Amino acid sequence: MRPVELGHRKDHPLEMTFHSHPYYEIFFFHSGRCNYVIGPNVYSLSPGDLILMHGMTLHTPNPDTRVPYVRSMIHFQPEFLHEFMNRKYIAPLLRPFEELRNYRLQTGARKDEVERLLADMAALQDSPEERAYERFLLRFIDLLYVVGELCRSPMAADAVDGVRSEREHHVQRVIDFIESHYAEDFSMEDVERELHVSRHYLARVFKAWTGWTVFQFLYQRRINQAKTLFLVDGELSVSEVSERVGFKHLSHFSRVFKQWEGCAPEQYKRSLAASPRSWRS
DNA sequence: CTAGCAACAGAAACTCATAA
DNA sequence: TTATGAGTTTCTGTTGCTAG
Repeated sequence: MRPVELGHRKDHPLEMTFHSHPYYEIFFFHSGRCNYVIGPNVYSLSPGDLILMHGMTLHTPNPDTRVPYVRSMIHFQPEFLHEFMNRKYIAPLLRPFEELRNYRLQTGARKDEVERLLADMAALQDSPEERAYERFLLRFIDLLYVVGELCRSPMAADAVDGVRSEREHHVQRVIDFIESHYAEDFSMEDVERELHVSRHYLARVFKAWTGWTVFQFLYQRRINQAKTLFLVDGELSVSEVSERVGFKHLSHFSRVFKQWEGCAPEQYKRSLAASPRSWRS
């Protein structure tokens, strides 16, 4: 797998699943309507929006299927930059990602520039010509510069977050609640008590906005945390991790983990031990 | 037209016992 | 120690309602 990859630009079923991966990601939204959940934040995206992510943050788009949904995704391994350029140029390029905040940027006047770079990258990535991938990487570095400049411009940053609808507000509050209580005993009654809104209504609004049920979201959060724990501390037992992320019964954890990850927790743990990931350092 | 609540059937999640 | 089978409990999605 190449260190930098530009993703498909058309609808892709795989991307609809809630996911996390050990890469940095740049997501650019060309057109359509889409709600996006990134870690603890929810966004209504507009064309021209660009999102920066550390891949281990849970993220999922929920596009409106009535309008064409076009976007680009770039996954990259940050350490590839070290092979490609002098150390002193690297830090500012990675800073936006390393702050570990998941940024939504509005490209505004620079939308065309970003789209041109992405189009070039798409063409070069598929090109059989000699040096095409090197030229692809140069466009990518240029894109990182543009991103860095956008981050520094206060207007583009997420600080100016437009007016939120009541529903979006509810969804955000549910996610906030999950974020702070996912490792504890969790029930919809608690959410209802905390938010003073009927659990039935919340469940419906949540599903409509995110495309996920509250519990699907909760489990993803727990499983993601479990994966992180396995990565950080290989000594932890499966039952220890199960308890720490909020499952009361190992049996339940095991089942849910397998359901989402495709393998049992113990197996996942072993696979990590077999192939240590370089990005951990 | 949107926000909100309640009830209910069916789906899924939880729990316990037990096997590997 | 971890995973799975099966019965019980809880949640989800739908329908229908009220109120602004």
